[in-house]
Amino acid sequence: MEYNFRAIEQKWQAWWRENKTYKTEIDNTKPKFYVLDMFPYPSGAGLHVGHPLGYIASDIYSRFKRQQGFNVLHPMGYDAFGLPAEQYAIQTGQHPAVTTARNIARYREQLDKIGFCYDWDREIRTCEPDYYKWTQWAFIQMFTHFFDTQAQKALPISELVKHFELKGSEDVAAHCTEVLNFTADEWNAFSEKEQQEILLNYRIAYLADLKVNWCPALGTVLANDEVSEGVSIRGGHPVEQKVMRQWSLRVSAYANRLLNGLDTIDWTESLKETQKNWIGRSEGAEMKFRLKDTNIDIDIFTTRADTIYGVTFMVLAPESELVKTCTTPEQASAVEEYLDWTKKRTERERQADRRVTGVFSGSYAINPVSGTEIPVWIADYVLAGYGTGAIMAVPGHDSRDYAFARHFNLPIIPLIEGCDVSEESFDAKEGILMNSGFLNGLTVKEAIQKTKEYIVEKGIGQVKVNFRLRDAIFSRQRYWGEPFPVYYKEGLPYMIDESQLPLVLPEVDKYLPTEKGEPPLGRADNWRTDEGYQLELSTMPGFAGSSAYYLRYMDPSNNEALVSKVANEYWRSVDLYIGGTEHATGHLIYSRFWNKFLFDLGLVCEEEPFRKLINQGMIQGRSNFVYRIKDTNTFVSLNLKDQYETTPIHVDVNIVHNDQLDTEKFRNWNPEYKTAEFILEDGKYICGWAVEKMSKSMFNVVNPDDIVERYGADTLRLYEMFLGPLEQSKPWDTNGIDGVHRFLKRLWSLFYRDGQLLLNNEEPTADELKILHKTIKKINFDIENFSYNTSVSAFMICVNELYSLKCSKKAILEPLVVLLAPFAPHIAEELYRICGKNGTVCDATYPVHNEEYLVESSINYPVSFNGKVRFTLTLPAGLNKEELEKIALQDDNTIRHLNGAPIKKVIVVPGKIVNIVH
RNA sequence: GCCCGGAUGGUGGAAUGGUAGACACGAAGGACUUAAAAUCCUUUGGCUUCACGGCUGUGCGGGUUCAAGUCCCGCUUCGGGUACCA
Repeated sequence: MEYNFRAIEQKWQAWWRENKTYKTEIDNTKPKFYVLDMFPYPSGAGLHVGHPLGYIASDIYSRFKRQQGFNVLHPMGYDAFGLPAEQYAIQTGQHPAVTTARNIARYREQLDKIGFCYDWDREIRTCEPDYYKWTQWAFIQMFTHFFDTQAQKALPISELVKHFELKGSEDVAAHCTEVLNFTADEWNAFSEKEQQEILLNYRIAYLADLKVNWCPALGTVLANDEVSEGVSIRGGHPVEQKVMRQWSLRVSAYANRLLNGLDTIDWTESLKETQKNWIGRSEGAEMKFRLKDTNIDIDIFTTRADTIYGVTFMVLAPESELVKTCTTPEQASAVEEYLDWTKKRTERERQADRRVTGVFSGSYAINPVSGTEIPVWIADYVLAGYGTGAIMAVPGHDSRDYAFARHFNLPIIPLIEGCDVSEESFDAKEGILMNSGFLNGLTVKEAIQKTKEYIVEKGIGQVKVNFRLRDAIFSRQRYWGEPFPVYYKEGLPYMIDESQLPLVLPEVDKYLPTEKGEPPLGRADNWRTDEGYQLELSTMPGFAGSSAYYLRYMDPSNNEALVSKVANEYWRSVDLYIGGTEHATGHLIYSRFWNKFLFDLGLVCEEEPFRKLINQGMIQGRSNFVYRIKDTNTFVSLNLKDQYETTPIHVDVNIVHNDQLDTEKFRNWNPEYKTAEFILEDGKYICGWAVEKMSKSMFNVVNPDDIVERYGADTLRLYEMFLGPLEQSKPWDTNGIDGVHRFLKRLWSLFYRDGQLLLNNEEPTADELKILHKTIKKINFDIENFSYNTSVSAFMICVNELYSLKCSKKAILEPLVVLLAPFAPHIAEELYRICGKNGTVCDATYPVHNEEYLVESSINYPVSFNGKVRFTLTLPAGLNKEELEKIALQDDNTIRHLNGAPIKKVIVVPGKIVNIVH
C-alpha cells in the first residue's frame, strides 16, 4: 500500500464530518480552552497560501490541547460586511449579500480541504440579521449608558439624569464631549429636546458634529485607524477633513483602562507598545494664560511645565474657538485669509507639506508665572483635537516651536545650562535649568514637579493627563453594513425598542448615494418606523461586527442574549488568539473597549477578551522572472542573461518548479508567448526571483487548493509551519515542499513497504525508546513555545533515525503518530487505525516523555584550546571535573596541540566542554 | 524624526554564553531502471592540503568573558508601525 494522500484525506474529512468529531459542547468535567483565529473577510479572490498560516498554527494548538484533555472551543466565521463587496455591487448591480454568500462558500470549500478542526455548527456571519441583532443591541446599550469617571465604569444614563435633576451639572463625574454648566433648576426647565441634546454630550454612543475624515471617492467618513498618511487604507483614496454630524463611540473614556489592561495580558511587547502609543497617555499640566486687557483665559496643555520661563509666544489651532476672540481688527483680514487657506487643505496636503505657516492674531497674553507679555499666533501645526487646541510655545526646547520662531523671527530663550540653541532646539528632557526664576538650578524632572505644585497653589493651572486616543466615529455613509437601531424625532435620535431587533437592512435599487447626497439607505422604500419616523440612513463601520464576535461563538444560536451567562462563565475569554498585526490599532482596541463596556454592565465575566495573542508573520510573495532579449520573442536563462540586453518579465510561479520554467506551459500561458524561443543552460530554463507582495499582478499568488491537490493537506500544513518561525514574515517559496512530502512518505514506509505491512509488536530497544522520548520532549516544548518549524524538523530527525534502525515497532510508532496528529491529522488518523485503534486520534492521550529513557551513558566532550575546538573525546557520563581534566590533559591530541606550551588554566564544565588556556 | 523587529551557506532556516550552519531545499556524484519518475546511498560554508590537518567564517567597529551568532557600547542596512499629540 502506497501513501495515497488523496484517498486518506477525503476519507477522514468525511469521517470527521459524519461523526461530528469537532462538535463542542460545554462540559463541566473538563477544563476549557478557547482558541480563536481572526475571522476572515471573504474576498472575491479566495484564500491564498498566506491566509491559512495562522489557522494552521491555531489548529495545531487546538488539537494538542484537546489531546491533553481540554475541552477546546475552536470556531470560525466570516467578517462579512465591508467595502469591497459594496464596491463590486456598485459596479455590477449584484446584491452584496449574493456575492458575499458566494465568496463564503468558496472560502469554506478551501478551508475544508485543509482539515481544520473547527466546530462549524458555531459559524457566524456578521451580515446575518441573527448576528447583527446583537451588534445593534450593544449599540443601544452604549446609547443608554455614560462613563462615570469617578467609578471608572459605564453606568445607566438614568443615573446621570437623576443627578441633573437634583444638582445640575455640579460635581458631575461623567466623560463628556464638552464641559457644560447648568443648575438643577435649569435642567428641569429645559425642554425634552434640550435635555436630549445635552445627554448626547455624555452617552457612550453619541451623535455630534465632528471634524471627520471624509473620503469623497468612497462616499463615506472613515475612522482614524482606517486612514494612513492622508489616504484611505482600503483603496488609497484621498481623505479630507469635514465637519459632519456623526455617531461616535466614547472609546476615549476607556483610555486609562485600555492602557492599564495591557499589563494583565500576554501579548507581544511590540503589539502592546503599538497600543500604548496609539492610546498615547501623556502626563502634564493645564495652565491658564490671561489675554491682555481682558478677563479671558487661554488654556494650554504642556508636558514641559518646567519651560514656562522660555515661552516667547502662544499658538492657537485654526479651529480653536478663541481665534475670533483673539483676532484684533487690524489683523482680521490676514487671519481670515489664513483660516480660508488652511480650511481648503486636505489632510494629505497638510502632512506632505511641512512648510511653516501661521498668522499673528494681534493679541497678547500674559505668562502667568513670569508675567511676560507674549504674542498669540494662529498656526495649523497645532491640532484642535489634542489637549486644549492651544499651546505655549517654547522654541528653545521644542523643535516645532523652534522652526516657527525662526521663520517668524520670534525670540528663542535657552533654559538648560550649556545647551546650544543657535542651530536647533534642545528637546531632550535633561539638564539643569537656567533663566528660569525660582526653577534655576533644578533638574528638568524636579522643575516639572515644582512648577506643577506652584501652578496648583496659585490657582493658575492643574495637573492633567491627556490621551491621544480619539473617540471612534461610528457612522458610514454606505449600504453594506449594520443599520443603526435609530430613528429621528424632531431632529433628535431615539433608539428603537429592543423587541424590534434586528432592524433588517432594507433593499435598495442602487448602491449609490441619493440625488440629495444622502447615503444609499435614503433609497429604501419606507425606511421609517411604524409610527412614521425616519430611520437612520448611515450604517455601522467594519469594526462593529468584529468587536464582540468571540462572545457570540460561545453561544451562537441564542435568541435571548448575545451570550448566556452559563456559556460565558464556562468559556470566559479567548485563551489563544492568532491573527495579523495589522489589527493592532483597530479591531484589537475596539473589541477591548466593547468587551470592557459589556463587562461594566455585568454581561461578561472577563474584562479582557484575549488573554494571549500571537501575530503570525505575513507571507510575502516570491515572484519568478523570465528574461526576454530585447525586441525578440526569445528568452534567455538566468545565468546567461548578462550576455544579452534583456527585459525581466514576471512569470506565473505556478508554471515554475524549483526556479525551473516549464517551457511548454509557458508557451500556453499567454498567446503572446506561443512561439517563444529559449536559450537554455544545461538543458533547463532557470528563472530569476524576487520577494514581493503576494498579488495577482506579480503572478506570484499560490492557491492552497493547488498545493493540496498536488501534495495533500498534511504536506501543506507541515510545510507552512516548516517555512520558519510563526511570527516572522517570510516569502512563500514552494521550493522545499518536496522535503516535507518526502518525510510523510518515509513515515508511511515505516508501516508499509512494497505492499508489505511492516508494523510489528516487537519490544523496542533502548535506542528506539530514546529516539521516541527525545522527540516527545522536543515537540511538547516546541508546541508550548509556538516553535512549529523546529517541531517539523524534530519529526524528520525522528523518522530518519527510526528509518535507519529499520524500526517498525508499534510500541514506538503508535505514540509517534499520536504526537504528529495535531500537525498532520489525516495521515495520523489513518496510521492510528493501522495500529489497531478504534476511536479518533483526536482523543488519543498526548504522550509525555520519560526522562529515564533519555539518560546518556557517554558524552561527547569537545576539547578546545583558547576557545577553539580541536577535537572531541567520548567519555562516560558522570565524571567529575578533576577526572575530566586529568583525562583531557593526558590525551595525545592535547599534547600535540600544546606542543610544549605551558598551561595557564583549564576550564571544565561537566557535561559540556573542556577548555584549555595556554 | 520616533518606536519595534531583523541581518547566519546558493536558498528557507537551527543553535538554555559551551563543537555555528540542525532539519530541509538546491547542487554534484553514485545505486536501482530499457528509460523516466519514485526510492536509496555519498558529498556539500569559503580558502588551503594527495591526505592527516590548517586557516577563515554569523552585517560593520569596539568591549566583557576561559569561551560571544548569543551579553554590553557605537554604527551600517533592510522590514514593520507611527507621525506636527505640545
